[in-house]
Amino acid sequence: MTMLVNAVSATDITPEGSDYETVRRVIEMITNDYREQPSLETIAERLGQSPTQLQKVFTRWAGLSPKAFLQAVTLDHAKRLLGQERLPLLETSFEVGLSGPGRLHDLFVTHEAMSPGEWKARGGGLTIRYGFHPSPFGLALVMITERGLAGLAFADLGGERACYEDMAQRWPNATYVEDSAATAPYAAHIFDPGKWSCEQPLRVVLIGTDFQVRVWESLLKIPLGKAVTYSDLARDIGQPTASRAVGAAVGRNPISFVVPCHRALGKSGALTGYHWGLTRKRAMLGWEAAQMS
DNA sequence: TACGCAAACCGTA
DNA sequence: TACGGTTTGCGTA
Repeated sequence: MTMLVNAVSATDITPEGSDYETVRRVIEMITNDYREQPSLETIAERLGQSPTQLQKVFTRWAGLSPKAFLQAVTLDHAKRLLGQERLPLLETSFEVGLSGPGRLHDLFVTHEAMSPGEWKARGGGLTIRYGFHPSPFGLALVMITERGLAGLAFADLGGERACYEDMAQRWPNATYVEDSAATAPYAAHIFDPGKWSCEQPLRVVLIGTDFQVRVWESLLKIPLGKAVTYSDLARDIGQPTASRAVGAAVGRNPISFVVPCHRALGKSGALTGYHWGLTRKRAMLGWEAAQMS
């Protein structure tokens, strides 16, 4: 009700919020059948849409043509995101982010972690309000506590129930209250790059194991348009040989997108996995590529 | 170069 | 104990 429809930007979402569904299928097609390099025409045909219509939807979503998008998610580009040198630490990225003159917007976040005791309670004594909202990556499930955003997940068409359960079981002892009026402002803020600013940072609360929280904090240091490997993260938290455990922790990240787990790649530059579907990881990377230009 | 495969690595449930 | 959103090394096209 309180959603304002003023500034129209490239990231605005259709009323039905269904752009992503189309986009998702396009991405799947061009990545699955990349060998044959399907043309816009053939893709459109398979989707039962006109090429111009498809082009329009895709570009509205990403600010990028399907062709340019495909380029943005190739292995070659992924390697560029990783950067030449594996050594430069993530430590300074916040600093750079705040003062760098040429830097494009990124979502600013202040975070706090739950104490180990609170974690052991498995959410006991915690009230979590939640709601579903359309987003550039499909229907988003937003979960908040008094201390800030605690969870963000994505549902495929009709998968809302599964999505909710996936999240709710992480903190089984919490009390859950449906309250999309309360969560709506969060969704609006997160998915509108125009609202990202360091004056109005997003409050986030990390609920997890000590190890997991350290990994997630590392993820938060990756700037927009950059990527790191799992072993980079392992080194950053001071356990250089734990890259595999890091991978598991990254996979358990409850605040998808905001804690940019999609910016973690395999050492080869390959997209190794994503809890909410590899296609969505590709979508996020491509979408971010467009934000940069 | 590009894979396939096995072995070492480590925090969770 | 088993199981991953990993890596690395080594052998084969």
